Amino acid sequence: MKHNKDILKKIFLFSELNDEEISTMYSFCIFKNYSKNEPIFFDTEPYRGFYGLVEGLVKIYKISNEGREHIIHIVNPGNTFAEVPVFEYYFEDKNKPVVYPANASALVDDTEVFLIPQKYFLPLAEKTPRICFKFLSSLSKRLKHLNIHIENISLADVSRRLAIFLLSELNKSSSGIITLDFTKRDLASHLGTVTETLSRTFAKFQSEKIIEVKGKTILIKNPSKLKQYSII
Amino acid sequence: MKHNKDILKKIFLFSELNDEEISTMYSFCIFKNYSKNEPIFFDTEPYRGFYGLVEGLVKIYKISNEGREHIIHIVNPGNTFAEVPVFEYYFEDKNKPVVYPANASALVDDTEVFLIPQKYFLPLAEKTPRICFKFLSSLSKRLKHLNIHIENISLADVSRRLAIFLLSELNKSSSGIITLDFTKRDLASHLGTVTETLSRTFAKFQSEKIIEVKGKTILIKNPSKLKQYSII
DNA sequence: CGTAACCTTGATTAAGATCAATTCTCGTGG
DNA sequence: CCACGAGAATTGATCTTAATCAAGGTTACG
Repeated sequence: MKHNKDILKKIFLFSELNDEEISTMYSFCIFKNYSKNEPIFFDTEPYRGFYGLVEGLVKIYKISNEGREHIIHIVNPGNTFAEVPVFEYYFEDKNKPVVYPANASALVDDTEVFLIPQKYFLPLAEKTPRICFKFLSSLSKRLKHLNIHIENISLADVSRRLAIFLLSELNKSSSGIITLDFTKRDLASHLGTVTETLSRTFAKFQSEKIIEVKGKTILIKNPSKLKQYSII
Repeated sequence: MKHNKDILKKIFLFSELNDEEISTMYSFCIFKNYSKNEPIFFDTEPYRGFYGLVEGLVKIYKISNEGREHIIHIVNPGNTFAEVPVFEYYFEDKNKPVVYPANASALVDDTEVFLIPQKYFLPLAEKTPRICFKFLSSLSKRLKHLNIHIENISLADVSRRLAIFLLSELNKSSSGIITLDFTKRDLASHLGTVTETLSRTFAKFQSEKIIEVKGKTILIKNPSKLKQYSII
């Protein structure tokens, strides 16, 4: 929690700003730490501005009326979240009351975020074209992500979804080992299923010698077979 | 197909442009007509630029390896589609080969679209801030849409999804009558189900005196009961 | 008026959710 | 350092939803 404006340079959205702009942005930031499962905002709250994640992990999720939770998105450090409403009604009524589009909570302890209040950000964005292009790029990536997410949950069964997830994690890790930094319940919720089903799918993959699960670490023994699952 | 640049004024993305900018944009446009089910692009094709819909309806969809189709989005006249890649890699490799993020086909006959080639659009966008803000607004709305779509298909059963769809259509129509302008098969695909299940759900709603289906027109007899379904 | 696409209805099946019971893991306090 | 308890994970049995398979019926259009 002891840091300076340089911390903002690691935020994708701000990576093209010059020192002066970074300083201004830093002066807007309201930093806050959260512990595991602590809510950051709910989808019923009035919109204050968007957030950036410095440290830890954040889940963006929705809850059905029966209480089922679905994690739409897991935010990694360096990324921003809840930016959708920033420009949503830019050409309509700028003062239209808006709520957050989903819920957000810290997935792990020591999650540090900052809030950039809408009222400070918009005027800056208007005179800083680069940040608009960054915003465009960021929203585009998010859209692509959501498209893939929709494709997965609507067209793939649980085995395929898990295979796709494991392969994408494997891609990041370079070694053949994946370490989950959240619970399997959270993973299940992200994959659009429940713990029991996820557990069974892990068991199936293990019995087929594709993976080896030991607590939160997963060893990928047979990536090509996993790839089969992700396609067929 | 006989028209002039004024046709672009009905496109949300261009509605803030001045006459000169509209003219420039119009000079970029490549217009084309499609008949029902004719493909506009596939998710394997190299990206050429984004599209706008003048007349008709367009479906944006994905297909699973088993051949199941899921309609992610139904585009209405005045809207643009396939804009995601425009700014996606703006700060990375601008020449990175990119494909369309999904498939697109005309949902109805006499669908008229225009293509704005990437190479012409980007330079214009760079010197026209307003269009960037429009783009931001447009992408934001799309994101919100997708969020709701994910929420629906992941947390709601078919009855609820149909109820939500009918209520949103009812909202637009002002009278108590909804007219589907595409097949029920397409609606099923959009709701993440199949014709048979949709048919049964329609039958269920009819037997409960909530709606009255007659071909492609649906009379909403009991909106409050429909609202119940959309929540519970 | 005939054919093809569309839609409906019925029977069956399969995937995965739910319910229930244990076991495992790990942090906390004695 | 160990014991305890709570949350997490696993496993089994059952149930529910909706997909699939199959067969007619209806509509639209050349």
